[in-house]
Amino acid sequence: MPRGFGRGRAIGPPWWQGRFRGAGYRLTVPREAILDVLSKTQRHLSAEDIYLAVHKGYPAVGLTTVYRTLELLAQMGMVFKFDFGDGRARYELSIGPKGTRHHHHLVCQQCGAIIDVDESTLARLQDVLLARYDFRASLRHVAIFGLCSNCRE
Amino acid sequence: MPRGFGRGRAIGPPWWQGRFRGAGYRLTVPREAILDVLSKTQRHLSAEDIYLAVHKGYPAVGLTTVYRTLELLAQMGMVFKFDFGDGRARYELSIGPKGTRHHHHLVCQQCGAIIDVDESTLARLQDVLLARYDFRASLRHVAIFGLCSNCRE
DNA sequence: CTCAATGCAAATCTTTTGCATGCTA
DNA sequence: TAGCATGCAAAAGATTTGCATTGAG
Repeated sequence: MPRGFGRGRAIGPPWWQGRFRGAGYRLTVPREAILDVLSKTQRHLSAEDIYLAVHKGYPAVGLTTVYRTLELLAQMGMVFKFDFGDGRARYELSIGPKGTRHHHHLVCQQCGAIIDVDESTLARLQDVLLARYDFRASLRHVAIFGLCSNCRE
Repeated sequence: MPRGFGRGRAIGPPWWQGRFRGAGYRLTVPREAILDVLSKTQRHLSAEDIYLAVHKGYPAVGLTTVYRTLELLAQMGMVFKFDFGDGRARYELSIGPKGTRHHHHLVCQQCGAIIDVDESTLARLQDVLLARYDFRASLRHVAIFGLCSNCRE
């Protein structure tokens, strides 16, 4: 099981333990393994990606549990679930010891590259949508499709 | 089969016949029925929605043909395929006798309402993404999630 | 000790594909 | 008539569910 996170904390419970105990959920081996995988990547993993990664260390963990855990984590607000239009959902840790991450993505329709977009880039859009359409955009699940610079050559 | 479109043209071939003949595709009963359904709604229909609507007038048309026709129409640029994150694709006619339509949508995560967004609202965003990320956003398949005014009360 | 959590298998749901037949051009 | 288009059935792929068992608190 993962212990510590970042440079200055070699020993101690992972940062997510409190979130589980506080909410009344049980901290189990599969759940810790899944959180461990998510916390160690910058990529946008599918349920099967996570299953395969977890499976290496814990072959007993099944795909069903991965799906159920991801649903729980999404409900707890600890992961974001994205749909990049390729028929499978992608998951990304939304919070960590260092705070919240970026939440917008540019998806290249040619090569499938995914570019993370800074929060501030879409901040103005949010205001426009609220003023013009009375719609409060969450802007946490924005995926914009197009062509990246490589594929435009 | 549908004949005419709009006020001033009671008789004459539907506006899409030329697009089919010109491209070398055959104009069949199922294809006309599907286009007829799409041209008569303002809603965002799923493949099954279209299948059910077509099925009323032409019970022999199968769901497979609906999917294949929609794929062809999307490839021809006559329909846009949207993913609103509910596990099924939605389709909308992209062109008509009156020209192109809007292509952006606000999806309410509470009630599922879909609000059409004017093209110009996102035009500026396109420039920003190109300048800052060297990414050419198509902005034809943008779905932004959030809460509509009703569900915020 | 209790009941939430798990694993397995089977079910679901949407979309795709194989193949023989039908129908447009 | 030729070959694209179709319908049916089955396949495929992602996700969910039923149920008996396990293990965290």
